[in-house]
Amino acid sequence: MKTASSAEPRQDLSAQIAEAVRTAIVEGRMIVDERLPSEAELSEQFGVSRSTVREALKRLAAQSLIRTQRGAFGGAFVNRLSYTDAYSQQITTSTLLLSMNAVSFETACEARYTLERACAPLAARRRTDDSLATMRAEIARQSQPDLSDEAFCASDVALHRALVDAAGNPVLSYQLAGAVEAMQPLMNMITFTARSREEIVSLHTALADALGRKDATAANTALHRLEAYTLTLGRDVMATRAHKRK
Amino acid sequence: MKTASSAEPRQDLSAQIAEAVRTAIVEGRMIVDERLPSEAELSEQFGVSRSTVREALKRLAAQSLIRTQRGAFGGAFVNRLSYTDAYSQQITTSTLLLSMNAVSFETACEARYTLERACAPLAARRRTDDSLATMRAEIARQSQPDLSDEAFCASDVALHRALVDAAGNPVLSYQLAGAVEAMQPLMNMITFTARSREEIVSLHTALADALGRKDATAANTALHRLEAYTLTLGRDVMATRAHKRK
DNA sequence: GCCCTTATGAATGTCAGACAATTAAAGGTC
DNA sequence: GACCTTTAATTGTCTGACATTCATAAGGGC
Repeated sequence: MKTASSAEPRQDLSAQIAEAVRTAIVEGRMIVDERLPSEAELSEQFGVSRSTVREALKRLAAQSLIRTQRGAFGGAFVNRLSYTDAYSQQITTSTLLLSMNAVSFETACEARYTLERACAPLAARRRTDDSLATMRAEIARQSQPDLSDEAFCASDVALHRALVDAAGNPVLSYQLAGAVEAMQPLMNMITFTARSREEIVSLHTALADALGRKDATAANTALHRLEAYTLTLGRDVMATRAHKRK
Repeated sequence: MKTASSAEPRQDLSAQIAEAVRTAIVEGRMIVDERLPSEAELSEQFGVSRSTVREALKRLAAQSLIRTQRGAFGGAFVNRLSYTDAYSQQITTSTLLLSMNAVSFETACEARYTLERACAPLAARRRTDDSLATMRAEIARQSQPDLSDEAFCASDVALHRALVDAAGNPVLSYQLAGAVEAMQPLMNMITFTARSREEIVSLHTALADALGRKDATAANTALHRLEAYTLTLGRDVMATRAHKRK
């Protein structure tokens, strides 16, 4: 039973086989936790060697579409894509997209804050005392003068994640994971250069206060000001660099 | 030179090797278009067989991190992650996440429209005549009574993509690709059941008109009403199903 | 000297067969 | 019944071979 796609034998056999199985999974013809045929059976079905089948399965495993188990009654199983897996894939992809495509700081910054502001109304309405406490804890950490730059950045990311999560919509959290996390490298560039923690902390405080009062408008304003401030810092850094190069 | 990670030899060798190379790429130790050592060289460096190296490389290829070229002076090269590749990965992941995790219609719908509303202010400010024309063309198509359900859904997706793209921020477009496209299966469920094209077309028209006037508030309102309407339809479908099961 | 054709070699793609490692289940022992 | 042993199925890894592709170099005709 060859998969003779009439038109395009451009792809490797392993890519074609992976594609066939992927389609079966995405279209729901194979359900979660269903076992795939063994490598030997697949190689017979597709009329290829076991190595080729294995390469195809590794491709699928890399996308968390399947998991494998050794031993008797082991094999490859359709994997339930967890939020955790989806998050990390999202973050890797976003990070690479930004670092490899000469995306301007303005564009990335705008995308990030636009998405975060989208969460503000929901977060203001639904924020729990717990999520608010998380945010305030991060702000307290950021206020410590002896905090390393790395730790400050990590805390910054944690705070923004807490804001997103406060919206109480896991799908939204997943979609924004990339936007928030992938900005960290760019944020580092700024925080390490311009000393500006007080201003950032004060804007973070304004944001937390707004959520505390369940005031969506104020939260929106705080995020707008944070974006404007970040943008200013970014431009300063760029200007300094351009100057140095000269 | 074995990669003896002291603690966790739980992973396959091919997964470990893929991880090592992935880290090198993500951390920027390997730059775009740089050539990896040949499979033979890698197998010597890592002290494994060529098959194992190949499986590792296929994993990376599945994530679009590398591309391979046959022939003399061929090999594996660090791939520039294009927006197109990132889009399709995003869509696959989002679709699977939704279909495999029993996400409620309400949650998915809320996430989608929250994200789209985030684009509204930018789209209202920056929309070109071109992007507006695209939207109106899709609306015209949706008004044809003899349009198949499949084509109507596809047109719906195209219109929403046009809205997102009108914001003129490619990073934002990428982030929203999953939200818009992954909803199609769920939207199908509704459109195929409830006959409601007139209402949808009228809301789409209101949206396009608002963008035409560069009126962000009106666009926001239109999206809110579209969300509310979609939600009503979804609930009806659910209720009907529950009734049938009984 | 210039262009076309033909080797050449390096690399990936594919195959076949073997063995190691793992694991659940069946069977045996007490 | 509890514990140990065997067994069989399956993935993981290795080895060696051959097929295929393709840029470059070499050669030949003019």
